[in-house]
Amino acid sequence: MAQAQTLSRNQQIVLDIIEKAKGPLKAYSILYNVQKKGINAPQQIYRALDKLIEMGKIHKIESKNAFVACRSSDCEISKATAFSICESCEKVDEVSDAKLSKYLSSFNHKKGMKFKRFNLEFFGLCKKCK
Amino acid sequence: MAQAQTLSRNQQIVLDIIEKAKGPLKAYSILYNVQKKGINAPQQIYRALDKLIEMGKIHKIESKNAFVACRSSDCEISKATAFSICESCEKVDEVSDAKLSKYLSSFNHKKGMKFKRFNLEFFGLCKKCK
DNA sequence: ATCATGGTGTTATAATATAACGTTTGTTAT
DNA sequence: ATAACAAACGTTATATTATAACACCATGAT
Repeated sequence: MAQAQTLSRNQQIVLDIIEKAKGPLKAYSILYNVQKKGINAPQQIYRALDKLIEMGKIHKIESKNAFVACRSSDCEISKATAFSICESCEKVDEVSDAKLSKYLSSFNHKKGMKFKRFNLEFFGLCKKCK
Repeated sequence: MAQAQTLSRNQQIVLDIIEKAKGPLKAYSILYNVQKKGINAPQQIYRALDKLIEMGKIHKIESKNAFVACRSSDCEISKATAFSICESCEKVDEVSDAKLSKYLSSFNHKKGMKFKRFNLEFFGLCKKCK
Protein backbone atom coordinates (compact mmCIF):
# COMPACT_ATOMS: atom_id res chain seq x y z
CA MET A 1 0.00 0.00 0.00
CA ALA A 2 0.93 3.62 -0.22
CA GLN A 3 2.31 3.63 3.28
CA ALA A 4 4.20 6.68 2.08
CA GLN A 5 7.14 8.16 3.93
CA THR A 6 9.83 5.81 2.67
CA LEU A 7 10.92 7.05 -0.68
CA SER A 8 13.16 5.09 -2.96
CA ARG A 9 16.40 6.55 -4.16
CA ASN A 10 15.05 7.87 -7.45
CA GLN A 11 11.87 9.13 -5.88
CA GLN A 12 13.90 11.08 -3.34
CA ILE A 13 16.15 12.58 -5.99
CA VAL A 14 13.21 13.72 -8.06
CA LEU A 15 11.31 15.06 -5.08
CA ASP A 16 14.35 17.02 -3.87
CA ILE A 17 14.66 18.77 -7.19
CA ILE A 18 10.99 19.63 -7.36
CA GLU A 19 10.97 20.92 -3.80
CA LYS A 20 13.98 23.10 -4.39
CA ALA A 21 12.53 24.60 -7.54
CA LYS A 22 10.88 27.99 -7.48
CA GLY A 23 8.18 26.92 -9.87
CA PRO A 24 6.76 23.97 -11.75
CA LEU A 25 9.26 21.68 -13.42
CA LYS A 26 8.84 19.69 -16.60
CA ALA A 27 9.72 16.04 -16.66
CA TYR A 28 12.54 16.44 -19.13
CA SER A 29 13.99 19.38 -17.31
CA ILE A 30 14.10 17.21 -14.22
CA LEU A 31 15.79 14.54 -16.29
CA TYR A 32 18.53 16.89 -17.48
CA ASN A 33 19.11 17.92 -13.90
CA VAL A 34 19.65 14.44 -12.59
CA GLN A 35 21.78 12.92 -15.29
CA LYS A 36 24.80 13.57 -13.13
CA LYS A 37 23.22 11.32 -10.53
CA GLY A 38 23.01 8.43 -12.93
CA ILE A 39 19.43 8.74 -14.04
CA ASN A 40 19.43 8.51 -17.79
CA ALA A 41 15.98 7.76 -19.10
CA PRO A 42 12.58 9.45 -19.08
CA GLN A 43 11.01 6.29 -17.72
CA GLN A 44 12.90 6.68 -14.49
CA ILE A 45 11.60 10.20 -14.08
CA TYR A 46 8.03 9.38 -14.99
CA ARG A 47 7.97 6.41 -12.65
CA ALA A 48 9.14 8.52 -9.77
CA LEU A 49 6.68 11.27 -10.65
CA ASP A 50 3.79 8.81 -10.73
CA LYS A 51 4.58 7.51 -7.27
CA LEU A 52 5.13 10.95 -5.82
CA ILE A 53 1.77 12.02 -7.16
CA GLU A 54 0.12 8.94 -5.67
CA MET A 55 1.68 9.80 -2.33
CA GLY A 56 0.50 13.38 -2.57
CA LYS A 57 4.04 14.75 -2.41
CA ILE A 58 3.72 16.54 -5.71
CA HIS A 59 0.99 17.65 -8.06
CA LYS A 60 0.79 17.88 -11.81
CA ILE A 61 -0.22 21.16 -13.34
CA GLU A 62 -2.20 19.73 -16.20
CA SER A 63 -2.33 22.82 -18.33
CA LYS A 64 1.44 23.04 -18.30
CA ASN A 65 2.56 19.45 -18.12
CA ALA A 66 4.65 20.39 -15.16
CA PHE A 67 5.07 19.30 -11.58
CA VAL A 68 5.15 21.15 -8.28
CA ALA A 69 5.75 20.12 -4.71
CA CYS A 70 2.71 20.00 -2.49
CA ARG A 71 2.81 22.87 -0.01
CA SER A 72 -0.59 22.32 1.43
CA SER A 73 -2.04 19.98 3.95
CA ASP A 74 -5.58 20.43 2.68
CA CYS A 75 -5.15 18.33 -0.40
CA GLU A 76 -5.20 14.93 1.24
CA ILE A 77 -3.37 12.70 -1.18
CA SER A 78 -4.09 14.91 -4.15
CA LYS A 79 -7.81 14.49 -4.02
CA ALA A 80 -8.54 18.16 -4.04
CA THR A 81 -6.11 20.44 -5.75
CA ALA A 82 -6.32 24.05 -6.81
CA PHE A 83 -3.72 26.33 -8.33
CA SER A 84 -3.34 29.89 -9.39
CA ILE A 85 -1.29 30.40 -12.51
CA CYS A 86 0.07 33.71 -13.72
CA GLU A 87 -0.26 33.95 -17.47
CA SER A 88 2.60 36.37 -17.67
CA CYS A 89 5.39 35.15 -15.41
CA GLU A 90 4.14 31.56 -15.19
CA LYS A 91 4.23 31.63 -11.41
CA VAL A 92 2.14 28.90 -9.88
CA ASP A 93 0.78 28.82 -6.36
CA GLU A 94 -1.23 26.19 -4.67
CA VAL A 95 -4.52 27.69 -3.60
CA SER A 96 -5.36 26.55 -0.14
CA ASP A 97 -8.77 27.69 0.91
CA ALA A 98 -10.81 25.53 3.23
CA LYS A 99 -14.15 26.93 2.11
CA LEU A 100 -13.36 26.44 -1.54
CA SER A 101 -12.10 22.96 -0.90
CA LYS A 102 -15.15 22.04 1.11
CA TYR A 103 -17.51 23.53 -1.43
CA LEU A 104 -15.96 21.63 -4.30
CA SER A 105 -15.53 18.40 -2.42
CA SER A 106 -19.21 18.28 -1.69
CA PHE A 107 -20.25 19.26 -5.15
CA ASN A 108 -22.09 16.48 -6.86
CA HIS A 109 -22.88 16.56 -10.46
CA LYS A 110 -26.58 16.49 -11.17
CA LYS A 111 -26.27 13.65 -13.59
CA GLY A 112 -25.50 11.29 -10.77
CA MET A 113 -21.79 11.36 -10.58
CA LYS A 114 -20.05 11.13 -7.26
CA PHE A 115 -16.67 12.74 -7.41
CA LYS A 116 -13.58 11.34 -5.84
CA ARG A 117 -11.19 14.03 -6.89
CA PHE A 118 -10.93 17.38 -8.57
CA ASN A 119 -8.35 19.70 -10.00
CA LEU A 120 -8.91 23.41 -10.42
CA GLU A 121 -6.65 25.81 -12.27
CA PHE A 122 -7.12 29.57 -12.08
CA PHE A 123 -5.45 31.82 -14.64
CA GLY A 124 -4.74 35.51 -14.39
CA LEU A 125 -2.02 37.95 -13.55
CA CYS A 126 -0.16 37.80 -10.28
CA LYS A 127 0.38 40.81 -8.04
CA LYS A 128 3.73 41.60 -9.61
CA CYS A 129 2.62 41.28 -13.20
CA LYS A 130 -0.51 43.35 -12.84
CA MET B 1 -11.07 40.55 -33.12
CA ALA B 2 -12.83 37.32 -32.36
CA GLN B 3 -15.97 38.41 -34.18
CA ALA B 4 -16.63 34.68 -34.27
CA GLN B 5 -19.37 33.15 -36.36
CA THR B 6 -17.54 32.92 -39.67
CA LEU B 7 -15.48 29.81 -39.57
CA SER B 8 -12.91 28.99 -42.17
CA ARG B 9 -13.12 25.75 -44.08
CA ASN B 10 -10.73 23.85 -41.86
CA GLN B 11 -12.19 25.26 -38.69
CA GLN B 12 -15.65 24.14 -39.80
CA ILE B 13 -14.48 20.66 -40.65
CA VAL B 14 -12.79 20.22 -37.31
CA LEU B 15 -15.71 21.67 -35.39
CA ASP B 16 -18.16 19.38 -37.19
CA ILE B 17 -16.21 16.32 -36.18
CA ILE B 18 -15.92 17.40 -32.57
CA GLU B 19 -19.59 18.24 -32.37
CA LYS B 20 -20.63 14.91 -33.81
CA ALA B 21 -18.41 12.97 -31.44
CA LYS B 22 -19.85 11.33 -28.34
CA GLY B 23 -16.85 12.23 -26.25
CA PRO B 24 -13.59 14.11 -26.24
CA LEU B 25 -11.44 13.72 -29.32
CA LYS B 26 -7.68 13.78 -29.53
CA ALA B 27 -5.98 15.97 -32.09
CA TYR B 28 -4.49 13.07 -34.00
CA SER B 29 -7.72 11.15 -34.03
CA ILE B 30 -9.34 14.20 -35.58
CA LEU B 31 -6.53 14.27 -38.09
CA TYR B 32 -7.07 10.65 -39.14
CA ASN B 33 -10.74 11.40 -39.57
CA VAL B 34 -10.25 14.31 -41.93
CA GLN B 35 -7.54 13.02 -44.17
CA LYS B 36 -10.19 12.16 -46.73
CA LYS B 37 -11.07 15.84 -46.79
CA GLY B 38 -7.57 16.84 -47.75
CA ILE B 39 -6.23 17.80 -44.38
CA ASN B 40 -2.91 16.07 -44.01
CA ALA B 41 -0.87 17.64 -41.26
CA PRO B 42 -1.14 18.11 -37.51
CA GLN B 43 -0.52 21.83 -37.90
CA GLN B 44 -3.78 22.23 -39.72
CA ILE B 45 -5.65 20.54 -36.91
CA TYR B 46 -3.91 22.40 -34.13
CA ARG B 47 -4.45 25.72 -35.85
CA ALA B 48 -8.15 25.09 -36.16
CA LEU B 49 -8.35 23.86 -32.58
CA ASP B 50 -6.63 26.99 -31.29
CA LYS B 51 -9.08 29.26 -33.04
CA LEU B 52 -12.10 27.24 -32.01
CA ILE B 53 -10.97 27.44 -28.41
CA GLU B 54 -10.49 31.20 -28.69
CA MET B 55 -14.01 31.47 -30.02
CA GLY B 56 -15.36 29.33 -27.22
CA LYS B 57 -16.73 26.72 -29.62
CA ILE B 58 -14.72 23.95 -28.05
CA HIS B 59 -12.82 23.30 -24.85
CA LYS B 60 -9.69 21.39 -24.10
CA ILE B 61 -9.81 18.73 -21.41
CA GLU B 62 -6.34 19.32 -20.05
CA SER B 63 -5.99 16.09 -18.16
CA LYS B 64 -6.72 14.12 -21.31
CA ASN B 65 -5.28 16.26 -24.07
CA ALA B 66 -8.61 16.04 -25.78
CA PHE B 67 -11.22 18.38 -27.11
CA VAL B 68 -14.98 18.64 -26.68
CA ALA B 69 -17.63 20.87 -28.15
CA CYS B 70 -19.02 23.52 -25.87
CA ARG B 71 -22.56 22.63 -24.87
CA SER B 72 -23.02 25.38 -22.39
CA SER B 73 -23.85 29.02 -22.59
CA ASP B 74 -22.43 29.75 -19.15
CA CYS B 75 -18.83 29.56 -20.17
CA GLU B 76 -18.59 32.83 -22.02
CA ILE B 77 -15.68 32.38 -24.39
CA SER B 78 -14.12 29.65 -22.29
CA LYS B 79 -13.47 31.83 -19.29
CA ALA B 80 -15.13 29.51 -16.86
CA THR B 81 -15.12 25.83 -17.63
CA ALA B 82 -15.91 22.78 -15.55
CA PHE B 83 -16.09 19.14 -16.49
CA SER B 84 -16.95 15.83 -14.94
CA ILE B 85 -14.82 12.96 -16.06
CA CYS B 86 -15.58 9.30 -15.48
CA GLU B 87 -12.42 7.44 -14.60
CA SER B 88 -13.86 4.20 -15.84
CA CYS B 89 -15.63 4.86 -19.15
CA GLU B 90 -13.89 8.15 -19.83
CA LYS B 91 -17.20 9.92 -20.36
CA VAL B 92 -16.89 13.68 -20.08
CA ASP B 93 -19.69 16.12 -19.39
CA GLU B 94 -19.56 19.84 -19.17
CA VAL B 95 -20.72 20.86 -15.72
CA SER B 96 -23.02 23.79 -16.00
CA ASP B 97 -23.96 25.13 -12.63
CA ALA B 98 -24.62 28.81 -12.20
CA LYS B 99 -23.83 28.85 -8.51
CA LEU B 100 -20.57 27.05 -8.96
CA SER B 101 -19.62 29.27 -11.82
CA LYS B 102 -20.46 32.41 -9.91
CA TYR B 103 -18.64 31.23 -6.83
CA LEU B 104 -15.48 30.45 -8.72
CA SER B 105 -15.61 33.51 -10.92
CA SER B 106 -15.63 35.73 -7.88
CA PHE B 107 -12.97 33.82 -6.09
CA ASN B 108 -9.86 35.90 -5.67
CA HIS B 109 -6.71 34.42 -4.49
CA LYS B 110 -5.52 35.92 -1.25
CA LYS B 111 -2.09 36.66 -2.60
CA GLY B 112 -3.48 39.39 -4.76
CA MET B 113 -4.25 37.62 -7.96
CA LYS B 114 -7.27 38.58 -9.98
CA PHE B 115 -8.40 35.70 -12.10
CA LYS B 116 -9.53 35.98 -15.66
CA ARG B 117 -10.28 32.37 -16.26
CA PHE B 118 -10.48 28.99 -14.62
CA ASN B 119 -10.75 25.37 -15.53
CA LEU B 120 -12.09 22.73 -13.19
CA GLU B 121 -12.00 18.99 -13.73
CA PHE B 122 -13.91 16.58 -11.50
CA PHE B 123 -13.05 12.89 -11.52
CA GLY B 124 -15.15 9.99 -10.36
CA LEU B 125 -17.47 7.32 -11.60
CA CYS B 126 -20.49 8.14 -13.68
CA LYS B 127 -23.96 6.78 -12.99
CA LYS B 128 -23.49 3.83 -15.29
CA CYS B 129 -20.07 2.82 -14.02
CA LYS B 130 -20.90 3.04 -10.36
C1' DA C 1 -1.80 48.90 -55.92
C1' DT C 2 0.29 47.73 -51.91
C1' DC C 3 0.09 46.17 -47.64
C1' DA C 4 -1.54 44.06 -43.47
C1' DT C 5 -4.15 40.14 -41.78
C1' DG C 6 -5.58 35.61 -41.51
C1' DG C 7 -5.97 31.36 -43.48
C1' DT C 8 -3.72 27.42 -46.04
C1' DG C 9 -0.40 23.57 -47.14
C1' DT C 10 3.93 21.41 -46.28
C1' DT C 11 8.22 19.52 -44.28
C1' DA C 12 10.65 18.90 -40.39
C1' DT C 13 11.37 18.51 -35.63
C1' DA C 14 10.57 19.24 -30.66
C1' DA C 15 8.49 17.88 -26.44
C1' DT C 16 5.89 14.72 -23.71
C1' DA C 17 4.96 10.04 -22.40
C1' DT C 18 4.67 4.89 -22.47
C1' DA C 19 5.76 -0.18 -23.74
C1' DA C 20 8.31 -3.99 -22.93
C1' DC C 21 12.07 -6.54 -21.17
C1' DG C 22 15.15 -8.34 -17.86
C1' DT C 23 17.56 -7.36 -13.35
C1' DT C 24 17.99 -5.90 -8.60
C1' DT C 25 16.42 -4.67 -4.11
C1' DG C 26 13.43 -4.79 -0.11
C1' DT C 27 9.74 -7.11 2.70
C1' DT C 28 7.21 -10.72 4.63
C1' DA C 29 6.12 -15.30 5.83
C1' DT C 30 7.76 -19.54 6.88
C1' DA D 1 17.86 -17.50 6.64
C1' DT D 2 15.71 -18.16 2.79
C1' DA D 3 11.97 -18.59 -0.43
C1' DA D 4 8.53 -15.90 -2.49
C1' DC D 5 6.61 -11.75 -3.79
C1' DA D 6 6.25 -6.92 -4.70
C1' DA D 7 8.36 -2.73 -5.88
C1' DA D 8 11.87 -0.30 -7.87
C1' DC D 9 15.53 -0.17 -11.23
C1' DG D 10 18.01 0.36 -15.89
C1' DT D 11 17.66 0.22 -20.72
C1' DT D 12 16.15 0.39 -25.55
C1' DA D 13 12.76 1.52 -28.40
C1' DT D 14 8.70 3.81 -29.76
C1' DA D 15 4.26 6.23 -29.40
C1' DT D 16 1.86 10.44 -28.75
C1' DT D 17 1.26 15.32 -28.54
C1' DA D 18 2.60 19.78 -30.23
C1' DT D 19 5.28 23.52 -32.55
C1' DA D 20 8.69 25.87 -35.86
C1' DA D 21 9.43 27.69 -40.08
C1' DC D 22 8.54 28.87 -44.69
C1' DA D 23 6.01 29.76 -48.95
C1' DC D 24 1.52 30.75 -50.89
C1' DC D 25 -3.17 32.84 -51.47
C1' DA D 26 -7.39 35.57 -50.50
C1' DT D 27 -9.51 39.58 -48.46
C1' DG D 28 -10.23 44.15 -47.21
C1' DA D 29 -8.37 48.77 -45.79
C1' DT D 30 -5.49 53.03 -46.89
